[in-house]
Amino acid sequence: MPKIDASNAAALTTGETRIKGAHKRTHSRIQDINRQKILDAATKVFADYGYHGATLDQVGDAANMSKPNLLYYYSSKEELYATVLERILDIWLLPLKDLDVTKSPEHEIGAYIDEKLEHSRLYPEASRVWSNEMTAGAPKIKPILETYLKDLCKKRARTIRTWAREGKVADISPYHLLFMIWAVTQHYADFAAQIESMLGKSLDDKRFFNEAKKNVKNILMHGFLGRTDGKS
Amino acid sequence: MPKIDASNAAALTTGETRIKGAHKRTHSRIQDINRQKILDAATKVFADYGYHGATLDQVGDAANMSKPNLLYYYSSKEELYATVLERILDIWLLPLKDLDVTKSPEHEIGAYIDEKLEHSRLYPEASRVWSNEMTAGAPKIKPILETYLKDLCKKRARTIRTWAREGKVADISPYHLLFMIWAVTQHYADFAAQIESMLGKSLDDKRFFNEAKKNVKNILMHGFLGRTDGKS
Amino acid sequence: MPKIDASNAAALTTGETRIKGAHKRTHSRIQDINRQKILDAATKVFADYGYHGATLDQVGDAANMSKPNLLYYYSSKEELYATVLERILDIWLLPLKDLDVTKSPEHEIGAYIDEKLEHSRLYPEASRVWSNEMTAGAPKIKPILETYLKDLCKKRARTIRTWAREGKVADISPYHLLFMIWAVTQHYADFAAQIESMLGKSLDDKRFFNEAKKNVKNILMHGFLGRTDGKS
Amino acid sequence: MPKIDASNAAALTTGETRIKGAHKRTHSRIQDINRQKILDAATKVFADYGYHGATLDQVGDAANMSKPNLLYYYSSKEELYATVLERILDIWLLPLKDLDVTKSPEHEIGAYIDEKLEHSRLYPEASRVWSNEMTAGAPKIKPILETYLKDLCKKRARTIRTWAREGKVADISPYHLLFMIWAVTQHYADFAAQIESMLGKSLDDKRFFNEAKKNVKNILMHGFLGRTDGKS
DNA sequence: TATGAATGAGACTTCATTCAT
DNA sequence: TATGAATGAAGTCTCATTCAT
Repeated sequence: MPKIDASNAAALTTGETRIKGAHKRTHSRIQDINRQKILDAATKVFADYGYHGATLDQVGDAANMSKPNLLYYYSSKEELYATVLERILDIWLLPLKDLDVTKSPEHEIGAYIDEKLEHSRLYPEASRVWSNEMTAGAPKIKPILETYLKDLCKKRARTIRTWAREGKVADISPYHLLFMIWAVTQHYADFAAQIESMLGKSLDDKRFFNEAKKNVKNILMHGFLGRTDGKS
Repeated sequence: MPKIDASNAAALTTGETRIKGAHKRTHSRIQDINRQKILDAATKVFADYGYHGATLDQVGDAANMSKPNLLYYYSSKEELYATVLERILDIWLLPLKDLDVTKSPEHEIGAYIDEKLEHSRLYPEASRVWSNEMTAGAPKIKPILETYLKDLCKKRARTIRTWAREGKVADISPYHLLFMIWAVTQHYADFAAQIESMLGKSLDDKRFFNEAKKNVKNILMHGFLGRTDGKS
Repeated sequence: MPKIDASNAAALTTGETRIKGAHKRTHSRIQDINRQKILDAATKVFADYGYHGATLDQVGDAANMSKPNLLYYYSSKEELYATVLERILDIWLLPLKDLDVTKSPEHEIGAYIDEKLEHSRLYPEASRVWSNEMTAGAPKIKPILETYLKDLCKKRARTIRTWAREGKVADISPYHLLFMIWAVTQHYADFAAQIESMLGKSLDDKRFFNEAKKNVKNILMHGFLGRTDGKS
Repeated sequence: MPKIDASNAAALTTGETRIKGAHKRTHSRIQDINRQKILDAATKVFADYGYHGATLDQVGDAANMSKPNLLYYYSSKEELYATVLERILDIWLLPLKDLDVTKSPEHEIGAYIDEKLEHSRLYPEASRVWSNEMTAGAPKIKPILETYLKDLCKKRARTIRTWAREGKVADISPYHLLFMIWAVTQHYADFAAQIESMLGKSLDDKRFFNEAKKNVKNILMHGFLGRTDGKS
């Protein structure tokens, strides 16, 4: 099973592939289009059925493409999944990449929460694929988690700790704060079925997410800042 | 696909089966033992590989039992899964069943968070099976969610709203509070792989969970109570 | 596959078993009763589903008996089937055993047709099991066919030929006459589904069989006797 | 279990499929060839072992084809069987479709018997598959029997009755005449094992069938025409 | 680039049979 | 005599993958 190529996780910024066996990007126009179509389709299917439950036929159908043709672009189910995960990782990491220690924690953390929630709203399938991978013990992506993501988090934690030293935030564990933010923001994508069942309505609309955002930020920021009101 | 029998979800308290096709409980000694062995094994395997990825061979191995014998107790993979889900639902619901409006919200919600975290610590596999089911859109358990669980939550939300009217808690949406509690507490089981990768240590030990508990409660209670300190 | 023990087909008249592996009869009261129950049940089930389609569970259910207990009486499915076939053979052969050359062919053949049709009416399942066995190429019963039944038919054919020499019947092949009688009389049991579909009514009642009898005898006897009317 | 689509049994003449789930005919060369190979092989195997006794492995072997490839053409054993039955039905019905009331009954019925016997000689496996289906109670083909075949027979019966009114044939039940013809002609295919055992020779050769034909026609025509000699 | 045809591995499930009581 | 529990063999069917065009 091709796992993450931990050795050069930094390749992220260069756009190179970080998961072994992921197809190199070539530059024919139609190829790029088809690759995108396939990845989009695969993300949906993997989200709905999990790695094992998804079939290449389903992906092919969703991508309007024959199964052999699909395998022309990604030479195995495994590789396709790896590429999907990789793309999701990019989305996942993006907002985490720039916490500015010189700005106010309210703003920075608030913006981060906003972005994560926005991602959950816009790419719920991606979040669910990620969730599945984590729940299964991250069999594929663990190497990246343990290197690149770990380092990134360490830096962010340092930023938060700096804010704490400066008295700008409450004295809480930066890691657990991050975990809570992730948990809460992704929950709205991953557990959509549960939430929709509770509320009796679909999560599709923006208004719901705005309400969620308000509440989530309100609670998290209170706790985070150690103050009553995230705005004051 | 046997789905939840929503019609008599109230059967919960009586211990009756709520998922169609779930095997009736008979009372032979060896049967009870074997059923437990199988359910335990199946929970582990479903947690690690998901419904589709799990094979009856794996479950059989984990339960030290031949595959046909396993099917002697649960007549299909599907029924086995349904029974596993049902048992998890019981665990899941247990702590939610008694929020006492006459007691203080700190105590009640605090205890709820404690219990949920304790469940995540003790039964992480159960949580992960649940997570998988939700992520996949709750294909099996949705009927229960939409009836029994929904009603239960409505009652709890009412309790929280009562506290709010009495000025005991901040003015936040009771539902989103519940969602956040769920998200956060289960995260420590469902995303254990991610957390462990970040922290570089295993979540098995009690100390880690105590630290998580402290932080989670601190943040949530701040936000929830609208005050700086969950204890004051 | 236990086949017919051709060596001592004559054992028929002694009531001994002629199919290898068929259980010896012992003489406990309850045993005899259970054996009959099982054979009756098995005949029905084999008739409806064929040898391969029938399951011991079905036979057990039909005989109100657990599967292992059933196997206590007949130690394998094969043996059970062999015993069923053997019992059917007795029924099958019975009317053929006494064509009296000194009596009139009308009477003798007429009586034979009557008896065969009566058998079809009373024991259609037996006929269908037999039909299945023949259609499949008589894998089990062929040895008996080729010895005992063949000899028996040879004798009957001789009788018919004697009648022909005496000018009592038309000059037709005795064998083909026998084949036709078998074909026609058994057809009402074996192809009941087809006949019932054509006529839109069930064959259960005696009246239908009487009508069939009249027509069948009318046609066969005409042809057989070379005369217009089976009664003259 | 896909059953016959009784609603449009008339589709017969158009060559459309009449059994639900039977594969649509596409028109690739290799597909047609393979479908024929499979149907031929399946007919043989179903004839020898019955629906339940036949295995896809056997069919695959007989068709020189891997089992999964076989399922590429017919997506289940059931569908394959349905298609086999459908094809047999066509053969079965063919000679029944044109009894000409304006011609002599000797000629028409005689020709019908000839054709049926010829079918038994040429396609004995088809006849045996049909026999098995009937013996089992026609679980699959009953809907067609009860509609299309029933109507067809009604018309033929009317023709025969017309002949009777015109004094051209004896006063016998047209239905029972048809049943007898079917019974007798198919017997030579379905009970070949029994007949061969009696005669000690194989039915393969044409001479035997000619003898059978002579006798069968002799007897049936005598009875049918109410005269001594089918030719006068 | 695209796809119809083909297949080996492996999944779930059934079932005759055995074991133990 | 009777039956709950257990299993190996085998059957149907799925699916990732390859072949050939």
